[in-house]
Amino acid sequence: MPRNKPYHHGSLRKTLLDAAETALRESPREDPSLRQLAAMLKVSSTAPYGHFRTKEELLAAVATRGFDRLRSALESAEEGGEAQGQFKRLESLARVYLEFGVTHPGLYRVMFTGELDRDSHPELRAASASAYAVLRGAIFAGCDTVSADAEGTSLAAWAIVHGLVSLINAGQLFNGANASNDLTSLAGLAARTIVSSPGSEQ
Amino acid sequence: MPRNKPYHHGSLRKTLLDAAETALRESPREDPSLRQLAAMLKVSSTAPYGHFRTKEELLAAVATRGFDRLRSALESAEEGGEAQGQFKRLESLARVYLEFGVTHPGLYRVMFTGELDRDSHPELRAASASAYAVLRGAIFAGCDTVSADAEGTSLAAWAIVHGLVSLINAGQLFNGANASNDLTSLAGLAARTIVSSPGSEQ
DNA sequence: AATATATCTTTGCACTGCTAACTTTGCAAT
DNA sequence: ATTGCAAAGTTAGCAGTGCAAAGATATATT
Repeated sequence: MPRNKPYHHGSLRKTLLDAAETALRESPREDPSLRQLAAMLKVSSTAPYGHFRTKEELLAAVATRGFDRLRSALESAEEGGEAQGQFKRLESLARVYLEFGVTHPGLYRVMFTGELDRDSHPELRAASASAYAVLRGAIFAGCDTVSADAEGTSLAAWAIVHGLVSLINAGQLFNGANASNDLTSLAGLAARTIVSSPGSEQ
Repeated sequence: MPRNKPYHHGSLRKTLLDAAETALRESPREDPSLRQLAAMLKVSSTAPYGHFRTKEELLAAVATRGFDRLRSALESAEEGGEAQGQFKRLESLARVYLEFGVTHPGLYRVMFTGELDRDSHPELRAASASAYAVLRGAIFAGCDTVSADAEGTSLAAWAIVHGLVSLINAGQLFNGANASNDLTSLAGLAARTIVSSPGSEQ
């Protein structure tokens, strides 16, 4: 019987974040209610307020964890493909990004929806910057000379993969069912568009 | 004293949509409450339910109007620039798109946030398709031969401008204040990226 | 003039985020 | 060991929300 549990319930903070994520997984288009989360964990309605001053703060923590996971997913994609050509490299990065966004639509929405003010949550801004840094690093590494356009190309790359995820999750592209089928071709499209852009190699 | 007002209040439906938009303009990151809107218009709390069965339906109507306005903005940009080169044409389209999204962050969020189910609101889907059609038309018109990649390029174009707007409004790019300064250069970036892509002219 | 219909109001319920005051639990210093 | 203390969780309650009745009222139709 593990006695990691420091006080009454055990590490409630982490458990709340987990519960919020599963709730987002079940109904991706609505934010979970604190009372529902508390009820799931058999805890009083206001227990969460011992760990988060406001609901927005909890959602910010959820989003931060999301960015951390996205970053590590992108990093592990980079490990495999650094030696390959720039196109394949960007393609696998794009593929990982798209897959993350499409398989976690609720989490991704909280991460990017703009309901959360970046200025009020600096750790959220830092986490998203770290995730972006992986993508940016791949673009810059692919440039022979450090082109002045590399910064712009990195931004374009982020915009295109994020835009694709956002359009898919909003239901604008395919009705959402057969998404993973076309995911590979979309990753190819993104990589092609970026590689051929002025700031990239060649 | 104009007697356009058909019944008690006058065309409440349209007035509600207007009020919702202004509310979104004042606090872009939160959805307006029906009760607040009703109070603004000096009308009982449940009066909106005579015109919208649910709050989501009202928001869907707001989003639909938003897409209509975006479409007409893109169309008027097309009128001016059809005779120009493909780059300038795409640049002005991108510029208009970015400007729309950045100057109406709340409305844009409702249009794309994914809280609204496209399948439940076909008129919303139709309006967004019409807006996209303008962008798509410009890409296809720029292709000498009807390239098989033109479809992909159109999608990439949408993704990149939408992605840029979304990133800006989420506070990921610049802190939001000096956005309009760099808007022109971002439009140039988007147009450059698309024009040089495989599916486009040249 | 009478009826019908769309529009709006009143009332009320279940739910939410959040605050304040209280109780319980575990730890640490005396 | 006892006491003091701070962290963690509870209870009670307020203001605000979306929404479902059911009743009232003004316009349109016959």
